[in-house]
Parts: sequence; C-alpha cells; structure tokens
Amino acid sequence: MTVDPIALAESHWRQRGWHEAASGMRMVTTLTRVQQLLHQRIDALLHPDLTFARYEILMLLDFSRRGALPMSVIGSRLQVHAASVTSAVDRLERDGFVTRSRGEEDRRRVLAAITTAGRRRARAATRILNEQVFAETGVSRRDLEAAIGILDGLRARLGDEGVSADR
Amino acid sequence: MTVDPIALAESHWRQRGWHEAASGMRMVTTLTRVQQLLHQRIDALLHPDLTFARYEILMLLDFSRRGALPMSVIGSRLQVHAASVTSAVDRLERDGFVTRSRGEEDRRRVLAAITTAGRRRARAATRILNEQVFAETGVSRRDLEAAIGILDGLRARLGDEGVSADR
DNA sequence: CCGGGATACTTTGATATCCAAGTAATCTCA
DNA sequence: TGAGATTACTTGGATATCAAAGTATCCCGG
Repeated sequence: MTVDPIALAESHWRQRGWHEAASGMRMVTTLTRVQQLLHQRIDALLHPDLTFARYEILMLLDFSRRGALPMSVIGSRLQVHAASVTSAVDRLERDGFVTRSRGEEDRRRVLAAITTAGRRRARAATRILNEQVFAETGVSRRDLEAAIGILDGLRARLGDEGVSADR
Repeated sequence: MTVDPIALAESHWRQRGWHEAASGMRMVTTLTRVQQLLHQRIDALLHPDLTFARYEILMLLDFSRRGALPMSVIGSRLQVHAASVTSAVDRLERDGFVTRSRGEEDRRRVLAAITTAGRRRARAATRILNEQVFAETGVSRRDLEAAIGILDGLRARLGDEGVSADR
C-alpha cells in the first residue's frame, strides 16, 4: 500500500503552483522510468553478447539491401553519437557478428557488414524479444496505437530527423 | 524527405509476418528514442553540475519531510541500483548540494541531506526545466493524460513498485 | 549473549553514453 | 592545382549504469 512516487511528485508540483508544468513533468518522469524498466528486461533477455543498442544495429544491417551500412548512417538512424557507434561495432566485430571495411569510392567511410553468425544471432534475439516483450506489453491494440501517435509527435518536435517527412 | 526509420522497421516486421509483435516493437523503439532525445535536452539544460538523475535526487530530498533520506530509499524511489545512488550522491556531495551522515538508530544507514545550496540549485533547475521542457512538450492536455495513463499501466506491469497501490 | 544470517552501503570492474580533440581522406575554389 | 575547409571515423576523458564482491552493522534463535 505504498504511494506512487511519481504521482506524489506531481501533487507536490501542483502544491507549489506549477500547474502548467505538472503534467509534462509527470509524463517525462514516467517515460524515463518505463524506459529504464523496459531496457533492464530487454538487456537481461539479450545478455551476455547483445544489448538493445547492439541488437538495433544488427537489425538495421539485416534489413539493409546489402547487409552493410556506413557508420554515420547507423548513428543518424539510431540517434546516437558516432563514438557510440564505434564502440558498439567494436564489440559486435569482436563477437564475429559484423565486419568492417573501407568504402570503395569514399575511403573515409567505414562500412559495417553483418555476417552469417550475426544474422543468426539477430534472428534468435528477435524471436525472444517478439515473444517475451513486443507481443507481451499488456497494452491494448488501441492504446498501443494511441501511445505511438503521441510519442511520434513528441519525437518530431524534439528534433529526431526523418519523422515528419515534410516540415 | 527521408523515411522514418522506426516506421520502416515496423513495415519490415510485418513483411516478415510478425504482426503480433510489430506494434509493440514500434512502441518500445519510439519510447527509447524519445527518452534519448528528452534526456539529451534536459542534461544540456542542467549542465555542467547536474544531470536528470541527480536533479531527481535533489527534488526527492527537497520534498522530503526532513530534507534527508536513506540511500536505499532514494534507490527504490528512482528505480536505480544502490551503486548508482552512491556515485550520484558522491558527486552531489562534492558540489556541496548534499551531505552524508550515519543513521542515529541504525548505523548501517547513510542519510543524504540536502543543503541550502542544494535547495537553491534545485529551485533554479526546476524553473528552467518547467519553462523549457515540462510546460513545452507541445503535447495537448488530453494527449498528455492519455499517454500518462498508458505508460503507468505499462510501468505497473513491468514491476515498478508503488504504482498499483493495492495487491 | 553470541554466532549465523540478513541488511545497508561502498568498491571494483565491465559497458555505454557523450563531448572534444585527433587523424585521414575528400572537396572546393581561387 | 594546391591550401583550407569539410567530412568520417577513432581516441581519450568524464559520467552513469549494473552486477558482484567486500565491509560494517543489526537482528534472531538457542
């Protein structure tokens, strides 16, 4: 019979008169907490050779036409720094899931290419995540659509490129 | 005129016949991306002496009855490991925003207490976040409530304690 | 009242993130 | 055509997270 700390924070916000910000604060805090829990669960399922970030890279490559993409493209698709891509690919390469090669035309580019072992691992990981996380959110179809719509709007406003094709 | 990578991933999911998981995958991925963007923005506004995690600790203490809480309580409220609380409080202490002391009755406990400087910093940080993030999400009141409701359900199911008061 | 088990926190070690600086390759244009 | 600007990636440094091991304190049963 504990009180939800987030709901409590919202009421504190209102007590101090910050009504315009109270819901936003609660939304951001809730989002943060859900993401923490989700990632803990996912990383536990993927442990020890993958994390959600590395899994995303693997799937990106798996879906790509040639099974390979430049580091920079991976970074912009996943919205992480180039340095983070470097370290993730270092690890994927160490495990034999991707290989690195220089771009043919532009030798500044480094292409990460998924290997057969990488595709196999990605497939196994997807099966697990589909069964135990993605198909098991416990959120109704209707709410899922609603949440995606709202969050996509927020994402577009926060500057994620590629969300709203136009402007 | 780029395509949204997340929407693209969902269509790939459906092409492979993973219909039951497609929306869930999209929801989780979108959530992840929004959280990344939100935290980048917040941490930039709080930089260099605070992060969102440390700000949350400061507010928790600011709202607490005595302005002090045991490390363990901070960890369970914020859903992070004890080790993370230790390192965050180390940093807050270094900056003079909190002080540590041993529990009177139970000397195993360590109490983190907010200082005057800590309250002042928390207040300034709150003003900035309220104005530039929480009151500026660009999400309608109606959508904000809807999103909070859906995410709270998800949070409860993922095992965040204190969400559902009963059971 | 004391010895084993639980509890509260810190420490250490492995990753992951970001930023800033460094290196190498390519492009631009005078 | 060649020097400066730009682009692509890597490296190094700071911070944050988690897990597991270590230390100190407390509690409980006999």
